[in-house]
Amino acid sequence: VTAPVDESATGTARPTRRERVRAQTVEEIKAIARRHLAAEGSAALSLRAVARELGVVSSAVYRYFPSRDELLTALIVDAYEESGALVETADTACARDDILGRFRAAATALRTWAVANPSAYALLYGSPVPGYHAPPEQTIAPALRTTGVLVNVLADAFRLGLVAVDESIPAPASLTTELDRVAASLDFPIPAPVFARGLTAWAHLIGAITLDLFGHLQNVVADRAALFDHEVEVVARHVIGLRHPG
Amino acid sequence: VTAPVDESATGTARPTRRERVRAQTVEEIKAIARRHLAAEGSAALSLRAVARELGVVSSAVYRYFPSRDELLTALIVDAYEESGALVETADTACARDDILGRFRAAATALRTWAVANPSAYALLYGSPVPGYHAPPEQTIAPALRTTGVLVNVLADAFRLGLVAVDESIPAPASLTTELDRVAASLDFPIPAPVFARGLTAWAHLIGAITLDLFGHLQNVVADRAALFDHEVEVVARHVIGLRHPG
DNA sequence: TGTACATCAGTGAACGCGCGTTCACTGATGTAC
DNA sequence: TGTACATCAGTGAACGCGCGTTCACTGATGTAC
Repeated sequence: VTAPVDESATGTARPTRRERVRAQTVEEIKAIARRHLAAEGSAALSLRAVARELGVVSSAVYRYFPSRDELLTALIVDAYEESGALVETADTACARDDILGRFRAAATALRTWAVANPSAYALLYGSPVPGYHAPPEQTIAPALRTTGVLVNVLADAFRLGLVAVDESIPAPASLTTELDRVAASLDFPIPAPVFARGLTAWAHLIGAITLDLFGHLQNVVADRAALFDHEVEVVARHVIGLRHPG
Repeated sequence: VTAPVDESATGTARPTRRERVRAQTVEEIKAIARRHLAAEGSAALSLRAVARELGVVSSAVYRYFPSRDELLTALIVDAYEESGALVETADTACARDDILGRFRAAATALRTWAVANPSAYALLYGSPVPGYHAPPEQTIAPALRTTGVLVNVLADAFRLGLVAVDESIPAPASLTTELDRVAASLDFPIPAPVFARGLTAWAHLIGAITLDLFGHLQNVVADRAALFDHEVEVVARHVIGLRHPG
């Protein structure tokens, strides 16, 4: 029994030369596609244009992606994973009980990634691509990385008694029931009113980044990063009601 | 001197038969385009498809719109005007000193319009259309109708002493300077910190509607209207710090 | 009221372009004995 | 180490489609005298 045979048989061992070259080509295709996305937008992403830049006939790309939509899906998954990983890393770098710092870090990481990759951000949080439907079984899990961090920060804050949510703003019973059901499925359950504040904070983050990247702050504010930081502070203190520990 | 001659000469008088028919055709083209937009998205909007549905050869449409982009611009302007008018009407229907009610009404009007016209909302607040640049001289004024209402509500609230903005959250001097400059240009100037809260509230509205319409709340909340109302209340009370009068 | 002319809506053909996807194929790279 | 075979990447031609825009034109609708 020789080593190479074992490797190809198990599949989990280091890849063969062919497999490595193939993986490399897949990455190159995605890189080109990402660049086209940035230049033209998702609706204009075309397999033929990618093939042209790859220096290959258009039908060759079908060896790697069975259709244009599957390429799009791969790009979406990558974008969720990349931004999610950055948000996770930013959170992990903070002391666990520094809730305010963690919220700031996560929010800033998301915005920084979005500003650096506006077209990828648009792909995830902008208008749906016409005629394209993301397959949930591939995109949901990666999408949950970012929101997962936010939920964890919120749950830790609640656990530490650092969340001040006044119950004076009533929600209809139907909403509370729904939110309770979702919140109960989390690793560490949180009350519906707290969860609602988290959703509000999330909506604010996406709204602030969207207004900026999509040009609605033109002629209003030049230093958008400063505005964002300030807004994050306002949301952390007043929407979630975060307090410093001790 | 006969009446008809005067009318066509002044230009402001009631339109001729030809002008009326022409205006009607323009409206029909826009209506068809709006429907296509809803079905396919902005990138897929095509003059040929519109012409086909209008029952006319494709070149005929050029009598009414000199290019595809100008048609898009017309749709954008219409959407801003329509949503802006609804928001204005909602505001106007409230007692002037019912600041909370006015904010609620404006926010709800925007969301209601967006839910009823998701593709138009995407056109205004979603990803920029690839390769298209809106001519500012046509789109800026209509876009300011909605934000103008929000600013007015904020200014009135400030004037009535109903805004509670703690200054404990510092903003960098550069940001304050910028916001002061913009706020000073308003009909009724407001302090930079208050203006910043207004921007935060606006970001939240857009974020909340965006997350909902673009599918990010799927499997989270079914009753999105209830969530939105609740969030608006939280933002009004805690971000802007609105208080009931008296 | 009637004729001559100007205006304008709409036609039809064409230009040149790009797209996604299929299919039978060549030739290089790897594998088994 | 050498040969026979299988696998796979990439080719090239084709199918059928849609797009924006231009241009010379026909024919109907309006206007001036």
